[in-house]
Amino acid sequence: MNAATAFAPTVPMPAPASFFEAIGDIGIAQMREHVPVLRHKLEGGESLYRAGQPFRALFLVNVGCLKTCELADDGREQVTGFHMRGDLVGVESIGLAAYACDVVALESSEAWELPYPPMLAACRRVPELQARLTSALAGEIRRDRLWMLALGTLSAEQRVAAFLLDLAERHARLGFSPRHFILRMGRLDMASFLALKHETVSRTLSRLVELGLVSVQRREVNLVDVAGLRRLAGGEPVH
Amino acid sequence: MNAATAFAPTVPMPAPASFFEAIGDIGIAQMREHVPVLRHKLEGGESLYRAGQPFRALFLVNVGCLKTCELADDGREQVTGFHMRGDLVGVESIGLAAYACDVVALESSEAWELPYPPMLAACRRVPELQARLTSALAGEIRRDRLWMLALGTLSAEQRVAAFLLDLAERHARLGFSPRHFILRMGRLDMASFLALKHETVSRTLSRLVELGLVSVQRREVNLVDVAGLRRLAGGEPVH
DNA sequence: CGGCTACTTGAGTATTCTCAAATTGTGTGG
DNA sequence: CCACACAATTTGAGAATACTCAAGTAGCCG
Repeated sequence: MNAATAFAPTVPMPAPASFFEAIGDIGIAQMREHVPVLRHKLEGGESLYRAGQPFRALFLVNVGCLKTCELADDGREQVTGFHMRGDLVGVESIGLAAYACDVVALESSEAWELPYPPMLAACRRVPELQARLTSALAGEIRRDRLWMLALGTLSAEQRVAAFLLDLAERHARLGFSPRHFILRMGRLDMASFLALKHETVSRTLSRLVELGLVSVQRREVNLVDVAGLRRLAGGEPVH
Repeated sequence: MNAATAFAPTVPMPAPASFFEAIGDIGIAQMREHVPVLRHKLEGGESLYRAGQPFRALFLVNVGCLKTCELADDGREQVTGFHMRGDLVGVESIGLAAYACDVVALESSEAWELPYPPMLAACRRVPELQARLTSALAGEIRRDRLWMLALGTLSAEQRVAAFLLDLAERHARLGFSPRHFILRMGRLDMASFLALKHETVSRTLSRLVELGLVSVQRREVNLVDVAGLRRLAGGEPVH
């Protein structure tokens, strides 16, 4: 569980073009022509990067699931995001000398390293790429703001419902079942992200089960009543 | 209070180069050579833009103070930021056809419109500009994440303290007194931003006064014991 | 000077947290 | 393969923080 960071051991390995076409906020073939891509394999618990390490690359998640942890120097920390296939990671650290947060794998995962200087050069040559990067950054801001809104205005029950619906939608977009999935994160990480305590998350999930909205066994989730969840997450209590 | 939006009436008016040099995440002279800059004057309550309006420009705040309001379609809303001289506004909407949120002036303010297509073109020609824009976006992500951390891990008292310290630091950077300043926003907006109720903010400010950390009269704030505030807020000021 | 809004303060309530214990699942060494 | 230790999760009871509802005060604009 104590992770060697991902930088040291990696082999350059050009991935099939189809991958580049298929996935990602940035995933277009042109990148491959300009940027050497390294594949990083991580076990659960290993970090892709840590706050303070020199910033050198962005990463594109290809397999698995990772979390971002925001850290304060007084020891406070919070999970501010979960990342799956196609997500671009590291954008928050652009413009800095060192990464601003930790990114840690929740399970066996694979991320592609996109060294930043070559990427910048590529963006300069290919305006399309530049636009995609900028859009990815703006999209990240919007995602963060939507969660700020959610955490600031929703009850514990509503937050958990919203979280499950968000996972469902992301799974759907990746071609997986939006109704039945496995949580990649523990209650603790989920709680941290939702600004709750893990006991509260646990209780809340139990309550959603009581209400007949979901069924939960450990990390396995079934969304039984998606419409009901939506109603709950959207403001009105379910009676 | 019901605001005509800022788009209709504006006169092109080249601002002194010194302004461009002096202010802003993006404030460099090269911008002026490529991008026509329009000045928007707003009264308190008027909006710079509203969610749903076609996205056409970013804005650089020159005078005054504005707030960003995130909106949900079920009516929930939250203030997600306050913007002062030098802040770049609108970046969250890059890549969209329409703005994603409301930006409203809290007092008489002035913002410079940077039409986006010309700005993109300028960025293409001047890599320095591009880098600045990208850095500004990344910086926005970091600011949002730091506040997510604060809202997720701090008590009401700590949040208010952190908020005051943040204002103090921003004022200092603009050359104003970090110890004595006027709040540009009402308790309601402050509460919304901090994910609290306005009564709680009010009580909390009273408590900080009791503790001898600040003195508050309506919107006038004096930071009496900055070190004490820092200790309370958890050690470090939020940027 | 009214009438309004913004702000403050009080009292009781509710949601979420804290502390604690029980339960279940997981991995490891015998 | 089982027994055990350990980590993750669930559940309970009481406490605390922040909320709701309500009333009162203070500035502000016409």
